[in-house]
Amino acid sequence: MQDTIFQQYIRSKSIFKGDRDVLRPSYIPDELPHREEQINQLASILVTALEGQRPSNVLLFGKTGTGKTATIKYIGKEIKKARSDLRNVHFLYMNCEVVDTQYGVLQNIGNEFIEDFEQRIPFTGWSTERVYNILREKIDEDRRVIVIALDEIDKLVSKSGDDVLYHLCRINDDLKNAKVSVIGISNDLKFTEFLDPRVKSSLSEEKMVFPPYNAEQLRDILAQRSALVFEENVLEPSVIPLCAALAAQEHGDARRALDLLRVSAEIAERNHLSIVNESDVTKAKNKIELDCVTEAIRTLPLQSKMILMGVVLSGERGCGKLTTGDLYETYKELSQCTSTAVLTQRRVTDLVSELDMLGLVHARVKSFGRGGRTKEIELSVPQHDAKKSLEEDETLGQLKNYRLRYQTTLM
DNA sequence: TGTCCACTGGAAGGGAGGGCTT
DNA sequence: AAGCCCTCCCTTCCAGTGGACA
Repeated sequence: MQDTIFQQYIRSKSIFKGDRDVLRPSYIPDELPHREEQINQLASILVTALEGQRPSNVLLFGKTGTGKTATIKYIGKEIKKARSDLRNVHFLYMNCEVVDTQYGVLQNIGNEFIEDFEQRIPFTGWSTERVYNILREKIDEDRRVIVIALDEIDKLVSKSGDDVLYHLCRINDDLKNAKVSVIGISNDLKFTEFLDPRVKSSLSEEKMVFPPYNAEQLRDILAQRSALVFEENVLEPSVIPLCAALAAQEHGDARRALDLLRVSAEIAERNHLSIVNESDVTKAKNKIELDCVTEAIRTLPLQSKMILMGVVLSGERGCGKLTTGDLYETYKELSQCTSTAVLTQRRVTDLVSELDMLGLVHARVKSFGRGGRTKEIELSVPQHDAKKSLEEDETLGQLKNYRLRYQTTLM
């Protein structure tokens, strides 16, 4: 073989024997350990669909990484398998974090049943009513049962209200041939409080809660996947228990456990090691945490970056916490310096709340008596890392070595 | 107990940008 | 071309608020 720059990375003995995507949360294995009960319960509800009847609507609750999405996709796979020799059942999965408008949801469902590309519903332009009518017509063309799984349904409701759920819940009244049932998936137990009572009762005909995995269960999950993907004896015996324990601390998040294991192995591989050990797991943990932060910052819109830069630069000066008023002054200074448009303070408070939700800053409302009531804002990620990511932006790069003129009042 | 500060955060609406229909 | 519709980002307006202080 010729000498290439890749030569040093091509190892004689690999840690991985199979497709490493097996360790990604999106991979659906043939068996889901410790979710048999939930699968059986869902299957018993949905079996009516295979008999041509409408199954009850179901709401699934559980924190991130508790296997809700995996379970529902697993069920979807099983329905597709059963479909070939049973009745006409359609299973649709949609993530409402991606499709988060009522128009988008109806358009996606509708297009699933329109084969002719010319006739497809455009992603904008039509009235919602028209999309709904076309969708209803199309799905009613055949005798069939349609199961629609809406993942992260709380995101849809908080962003666009419950109109689309209202439409979907009462669509069966308008159908002659087809029947529709909805499975809502949420990690927020309280989201039904914001629903119209009719939607709430219709949607929660059945409810299921997915408990977090404990460390022991996470170990089983990791062991199952690693058997598929790793060569024998490449993991030190303590690696899987450590990944499981770390993830169990974070509300039993299987997604986190899998990421930890995959990144640990990749780190070991990159260092030309043939065995993954505990220190690789520790490195993986730090890397994942840092990647989350840099990725979140990199994808922020410019104005949010500018505001975050204001927090970072104020922090650099030694003012750990600052008020909305102070941050706004700093932000205005930075905007003028980079010649970008200045938003109103009202808009800036909203963007600060968004940064807070992303976990990049910590903001809490505090009253200073006669000094007024305001938010106290501080950075909640490492200053150095945040600044480095922000300076990668073309506009904010101009602020390298910039020193603030504005003096904050809160120290 | 009432006042007052510096905001908070809800509501309404403008307008740009995407697209369809007539 | 004009008239719609939808979403997104933003502004304007304003009632409401927690707590120090007189």
